[in-house]
Amino acid sequence: MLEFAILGLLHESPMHGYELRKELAAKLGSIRAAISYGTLYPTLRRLQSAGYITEAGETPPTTPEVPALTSKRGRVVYKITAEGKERFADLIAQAGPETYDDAGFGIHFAFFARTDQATRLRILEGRRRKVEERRESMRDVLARAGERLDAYTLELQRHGLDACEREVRWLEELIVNERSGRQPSQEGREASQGETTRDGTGETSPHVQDERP
Amino acid sequence: MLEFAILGLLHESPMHGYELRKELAAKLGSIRAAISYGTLYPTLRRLQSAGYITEAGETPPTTPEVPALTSKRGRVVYKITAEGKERFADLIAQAGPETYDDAGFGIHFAFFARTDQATRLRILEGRRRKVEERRESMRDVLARAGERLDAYTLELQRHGLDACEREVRWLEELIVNERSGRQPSQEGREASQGETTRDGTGETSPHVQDERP
DNA sequence: TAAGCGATGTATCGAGCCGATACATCGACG
DNA sequence: CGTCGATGTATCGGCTCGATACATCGCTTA
Repeated sequence: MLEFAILGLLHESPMHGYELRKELAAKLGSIRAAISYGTLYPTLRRLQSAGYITEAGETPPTTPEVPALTSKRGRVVYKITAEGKERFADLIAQAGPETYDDAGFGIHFAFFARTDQATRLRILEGRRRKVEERRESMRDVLARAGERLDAYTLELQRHGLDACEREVRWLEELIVNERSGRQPSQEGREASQGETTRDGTGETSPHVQDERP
Repeated sequence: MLEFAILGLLHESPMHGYELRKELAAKLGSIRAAISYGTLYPTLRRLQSAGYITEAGETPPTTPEVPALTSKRGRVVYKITAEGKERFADLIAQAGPETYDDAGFGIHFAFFARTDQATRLRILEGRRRKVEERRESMRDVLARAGERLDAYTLELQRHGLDACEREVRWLEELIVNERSGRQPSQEGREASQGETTRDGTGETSPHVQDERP
């Protein structure tokens, strides 16, 4: 999973570990917490030994003289290889079942800009199917377990069900957009380019989504 | 994390592995997928060797005669011990930072019926704080990264931000309820069936929190 | 009748991932 | 002039998952 994200990021430009973590946090902030270094560095080494990425020598240090007095470690910049790009394309193409769980879907979605439309559609529909199943199962629990579960558990289920329904609607919208060849969020929303909402803290009209007059 | 959930469930009645998994799936269906056996069985053994649970001999098999011809494995029923109940209470009392991430909060919330009001409030507020932080960070990304990120990534952020805002509102509501001593979801909503609370076993009146050992 | 199938049930293994921890450099701020 | 936070690389123990294996039971169906 993380392999995919790293390849996707390095696809844009070479980076070192710390930078990767930050970019990842920004791009996937809505899905998962920042990735742990205990995951990142081993994965980088794994990818490197698999030949998907290589070390790209740091930009020439300002002083070529006095090179290694204290054997300074310095940052290690990685860049993607041709095999890495191929691997990334493969990972996009084969959408396994893990592509549809929360984390997997989020990561794939984050790299939709590098994914062809047919695959985008396939992934969106796969995700929708999965969320619908989850929703149905939760409806069942709520319907036939009014007495078995306590009030707090029920409240939790309700909140979860609500989130599911909302995500299905969101996916529906994206699918419709995708089919008609549009980019997301171009049609109804005010994009950020203008000033329109400069403050960002206040109102945040919750995600307009349908029927803008 | 799972330790907490298992102790919580066994607190209600003895169960065997398969049953635990199903109950867990029902109770936590809105938080996480069904738990893996590769997690469950090692955890059960860990809890057992720690003395928090013990094997409770299966209800006398229908045939006491012909006892063990094929050395049949049969199900292993576990029940919680006094130390286990103590441990569960401890885990409730000490709310670490992991209590506020998605999974941790969900599990704690699912057992709010066995949690005293002060702790409930503390956990709800801790969770709210965490979600608010997440929300702010996402607002930042959206505000100052209009061009750095592609349309799909932006859409993902928007959806995530929306979910955060919604959860904060949900938490606010729960906190208000909690402060006024009400049970969740009694006040505004149209319940699914007519008879308010017919509850059979748990009854979960607001300050239950412990039963006879 | 037997063959197959899905639910029930226990169990292990490799690999991914996390949190804690350690260590080192650098600019800023008091 | 010290120390604090950001930058930066790295390891370790332990939890968790998905895949896999195996066995029993009751039901349908050829």
